[in-house]
Order: sequence, then structure tokens, then C-alpha cells
Amino acid sequence: MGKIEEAIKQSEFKDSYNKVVVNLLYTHSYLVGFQTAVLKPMDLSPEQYNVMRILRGQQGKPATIAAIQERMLNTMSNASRLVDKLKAKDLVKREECPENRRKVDVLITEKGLRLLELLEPEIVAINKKVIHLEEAELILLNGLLDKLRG
Amino acid sequence: MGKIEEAIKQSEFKDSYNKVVVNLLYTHSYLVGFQTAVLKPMDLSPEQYNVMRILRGQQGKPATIAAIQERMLNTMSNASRLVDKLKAKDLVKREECPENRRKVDVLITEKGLRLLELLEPEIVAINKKVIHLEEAELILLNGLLDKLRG
DNA sequence: TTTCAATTGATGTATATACATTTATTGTAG
DNA sequence: CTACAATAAATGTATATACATCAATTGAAA
Repeated sequence: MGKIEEAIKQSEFKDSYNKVVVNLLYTHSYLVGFQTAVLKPMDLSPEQYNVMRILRGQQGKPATIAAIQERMLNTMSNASRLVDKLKAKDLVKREECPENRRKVDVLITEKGLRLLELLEPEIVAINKKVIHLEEAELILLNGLLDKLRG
Repeated sequence: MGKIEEAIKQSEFKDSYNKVVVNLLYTHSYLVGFQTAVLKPMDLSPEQYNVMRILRGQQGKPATIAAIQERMLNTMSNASRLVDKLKAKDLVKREECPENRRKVDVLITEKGLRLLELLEPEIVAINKKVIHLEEAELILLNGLLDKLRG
């Protein structure tokens, strides 16, 4: 694979900003591809997986749709319909919030937790395999991305 | 904005690999949001814009659908339908390739080129504004992303 | 030459994103 | 209390992705 110029067969970029944007979009697509491949046999999309991890992070406490939305990687998306899909597979449950009937309490089920446990080692393995960076570089990269966003 | 932990309200990550993946996905969404905002008034999606830049890069030579696909940031996507949309707006033209009727020659139009020229300074400006990195950091980041993919 | 595989693109379907709009519920000002 | 604004989620629509499949054309082997 190597340099972004070879990857997308573009010899020059307007400036380093533009090059970083293109490089990030391309690397994003590279990573999501592997994640999708691991999740697909379990009939999960990357975003459904993300929602499940958010719910597990609640450690038993329910999360509202708005709370899930806020933690999602793709802002302004559609937690409501993702929860629908997960509920249809019995991976989450959704209950009307008793003290405020506008809200909805969403919880991960036992089945959902078991699926996450099953997937975790695979995800860890694929990440290690396809991310060709050492620990120090990972930390550096995380720092740069944090700084990028200000 | 700051650290990824605050951004998505997650206090810990399994390992640095996982953190880099989440950070990349989140930063991707951050950047695409701004790009979309600039392109939207012109009725262009980020991927349509990408296809137009690929065609401009051909410098007058036509590109087949397969050639466009190969250079796109999202692999395995759908250049055929994106070209359709752009053609409907007269931003590209599509002609049957004379020496091989399976192929299609796609070219950017004058109108397309003018639109790109109009958008370019806006894109450059927004990139500079929302990417809070200096030149040396941009180069470092590009290098890390290239190395990540191996 | 005829047949069949390979190539190229178009199309179909499910999923997800990005927004706008709608519905239901709650809270509050008059 | 009533009317209306604010909140929370659901729904509608257009766009795009990720694949699978289909159709047309080409090229090559029998």
C-alpha cells in the first residue's frame, strides 16, 4: 500500500491540509473495511456494534436515544433506527422511561453482552494485524488527531 | 473539543489500537461535516466532489468507470451512479468508448471545471480553519497514516 | 464459426447518513 | 386551566455504501 499518492494514484496535493484530509478519508475506509469483515458473519454493521459498545459502557444503567446519539461516532445520525434493528435481533431492549414518557430506556441484553465478548478478541486481533504502528506511534497519532480537532 | 475521551464521553479504551480506530473514525466524521457544509450550497456531496477532482486530474483525457472507482476514497462503491448524478447536473459527460463498447468515457465539462474553481478557495479556507495543526505536524500525521496502512 | 469465459458497467437490495418534519409528552406563561 | 413552546423520539426523503447479480460486449478456445 504505502504512500497515499500511490494508493489513490494522485501525484500531487494542493497543500498539506488537503493531503491530510484525503489521507484520513482513505485510512478511514481502509480500517472500516476490516471491521466490517469481522462483524459481517455476526450480521452486525460497524455502527450497530458501536451502539452496543456504548450500551455496555453504561454498565447496567439504561441510556436514552439522545444519550446514545451523543456518544456515537457519526454525529446527527439515527440512533432510533439502529436501536430498532438491534432490538429485532434481541441484542438490546427498549422500555418506556417511567418518569418521563417522552424518553426511552435502552439496555443491552445478555445475548448482546455475549456477542460482544465473542467479537472482542477478533476485533483486537484484526486491529493489531492491520495497523502497522508501534505503541509509541499509536500514542503520537492519537495526540495529533486530538490536536487536529482543536 | 480536545481529547477523544471527552469527545465521546468514554473514559478508557481497551488498548492504543482500539483508541486509534475510534479516534480516526471520530476525526473522519469531524472533517466530513465541514466539507459537507461547504459543498451543500452547490448541491454536491463529498463523493460527487471527489469524482469531479479525479476527472479534472485526468487533464482532458477521459476516464472509464473502473478507473474512477480505483481512485475513489471509498473502495468498492458506486462510481456508475455518482457519474449519473453529475451528468444530470451537466458537470460531467459520458460517452460510449468507440474502440470498446463495454467501456464508458467520462469527462468533466466546462461547467464542472468552473464549479471546482469556485469551490477550491472555500475548501482550502475551511481546511486551514478546522485543522489545528502546523505544517510539521501535518507532515508527521501524513507519514503516520501512510505507515499505519503498511 | 460457435461457444463460453472474462470484462465492464448497470442495477437491485439492505444498511446507514444527513436533514427536515411530525408526533407525543412535558413544562410554563398568561 | 389553556395555550403554546420545548423536548424526545420516530418517521420521511435523498444520498451514499457494500455487495450481489445481471446484461452487454469482447476475446479466445474448441
